[in-house]
Amino acid sequence: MPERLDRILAGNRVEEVGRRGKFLFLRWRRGSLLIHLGMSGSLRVVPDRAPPERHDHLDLLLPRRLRLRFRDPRRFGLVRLAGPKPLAEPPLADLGPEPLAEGFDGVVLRRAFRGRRAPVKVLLLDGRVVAGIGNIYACEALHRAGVRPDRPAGSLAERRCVRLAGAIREVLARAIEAGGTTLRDFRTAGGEAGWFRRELSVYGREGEPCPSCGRRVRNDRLAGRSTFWCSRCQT
DNA sequence: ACACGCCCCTGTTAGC
DNA sequence: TGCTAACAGGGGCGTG
Repeated sequence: MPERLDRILAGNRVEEVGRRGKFLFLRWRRGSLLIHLGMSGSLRVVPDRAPPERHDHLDLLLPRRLRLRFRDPRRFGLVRLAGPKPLAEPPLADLGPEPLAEGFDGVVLRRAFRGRRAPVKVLLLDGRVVAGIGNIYACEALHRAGVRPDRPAGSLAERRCVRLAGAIREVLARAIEAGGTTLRDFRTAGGEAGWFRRELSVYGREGEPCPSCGRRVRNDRLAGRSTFWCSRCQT
């Protein structure tokens, strides 16, 4: 084990397990590990005897003959050493507000959007504006709020920002209750599929009728990402 | 500061 | 049936 890693981890207790946006972190007294699962990563606790399989990249040795195993087929994920205050340094320090934290509301969103001409969806996906919103929930929140994904962010009046902030919080909270959205790989911590996919209004439903108005759901490419939306409900 | 496009990589699936 | 191309949930970085 590299010396710095050894000095931080070996024999020492994990003081904190945390999350900021989509980054996870494990914190020891002298440093921490940032972990991001990217699009296809997973962390599982496995017995020592379980042999590593294809795409298993890292084991953290735990007490009781267990291991925390990081797997990431697509390698869009990340494990990186950081200091003892991971929240205080990039990339975590650069993240915008947590959408489910107290104080996240339309006023905060309006302030972040002010003067910006980029499409509102692009800003929702930008962690520096709001932390942790991915493509699925950006699409869903915009639909729920009745906002066109390509509308210049700065053109949204405050009341629409209020509605959008509320939609973001509702969609995320509901998705968490349902155990997340399993399209293919994603599993809950318990290894089960997440059931929010059944509740998606537009994401992955190109050509199907909008659940609000019946018009066919569109899928346009915006900033290189699939963008599902209803051209009647979302203005 | 901001907007935009491209890149990383592998696996699955749609289409021919 | 088998091959190829397109696409996928994310984020960082370079350019203008």
